[in-house]
Amino acid sequence: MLYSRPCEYAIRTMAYLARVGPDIRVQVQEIAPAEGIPAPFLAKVLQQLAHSNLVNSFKGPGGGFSLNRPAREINLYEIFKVVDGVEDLDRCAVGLAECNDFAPCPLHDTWKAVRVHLLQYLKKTSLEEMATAVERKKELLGKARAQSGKKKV
Amino acid sequence: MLYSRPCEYAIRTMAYLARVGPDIRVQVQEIAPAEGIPAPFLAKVLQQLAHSNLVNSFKGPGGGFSLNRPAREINLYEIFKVVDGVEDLDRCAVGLAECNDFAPCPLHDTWKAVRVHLLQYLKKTSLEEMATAVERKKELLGKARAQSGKKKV
DNA sequence: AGTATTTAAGACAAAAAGCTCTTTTTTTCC
DNA sequence: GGAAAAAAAGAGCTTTTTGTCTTAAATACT
Repeated sequence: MLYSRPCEYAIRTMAYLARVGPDIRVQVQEIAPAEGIPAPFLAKVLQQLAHSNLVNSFKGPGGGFSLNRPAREINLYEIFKVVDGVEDLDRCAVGLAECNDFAPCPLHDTWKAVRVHLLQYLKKTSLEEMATAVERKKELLGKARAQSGKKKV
Repeated sequence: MLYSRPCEYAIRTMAYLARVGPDIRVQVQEIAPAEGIPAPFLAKVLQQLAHSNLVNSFKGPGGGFSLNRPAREINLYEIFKVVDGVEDLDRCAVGLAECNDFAPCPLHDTWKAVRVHLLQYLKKTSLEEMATAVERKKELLGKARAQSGKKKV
């Protein structure tokens, strides 16, 4: 996989927050079952996102989490960077310790192109896009299920 | 990371075999220290490669491993497929269970482009290229070290 | 045939990733 | 001020990945 489980959870959770709208507080207990993520683990992930100021957290009754900025202004790269860090992506494809832009291995450029492609994808995809993407997808799945239901009857 | 440790080891080891030349038998005890890979673990990886007919293995005195086909005809994708499998790459970027080409999420295509890019890179890069790449790189590093040595004196 | 050398196989161990549980702190509401 | 609700914090468990060790099998050489 390209990113870790906590990172996937983070992206999905923030897309969830984006869907419910700005400044709406959502609790772990709501997100976890909705997204099929273990609640205590999600709590940890959200803690991390709160520390990095990607989300706001509120304690006490009526508390929960909300996006810190408009979904349009948050891109996936930010989340990725916070949760997974970016070091792994910079490793040489051939496993040569001292491979960098100054002393590149001849494959460096090709490999780099792949990496850059991935990073560009993460950078240019906003949470807002992600949210609408998920929503449209869910509609599609709903229709598909309805169809197959009809067939059976 | 994009591929697992055993997979990285496999690629490096097969590049090593490519460098020593076809039909030359090399032992685990030579490759492991040269590449900085734990010998018993490398033995396992080589076993797997032998099972998949990517390398030949020979027991007994003078035994060892060699490439099964010319380095020019082996691409990195084959190794990747054998060691890591290809399923993980097919997971939806948004983590939606039922996302595929038939019922894609709207991000599917973008994400797919990244994946395709990676796979193309792996497919079009032959072991031979990899081997010469590593060789040139080592020369470069050697020169760099010589330079810094001079400076110190 | 016997011995040394090398891979094969499988059980075992350590480290990392993923996940859970318990206690504390903050906040709201009565 | 007290009780309830929520996140924060940190210890601890489980599974997966990575790595080790031991014994067996095959081969080559004398």
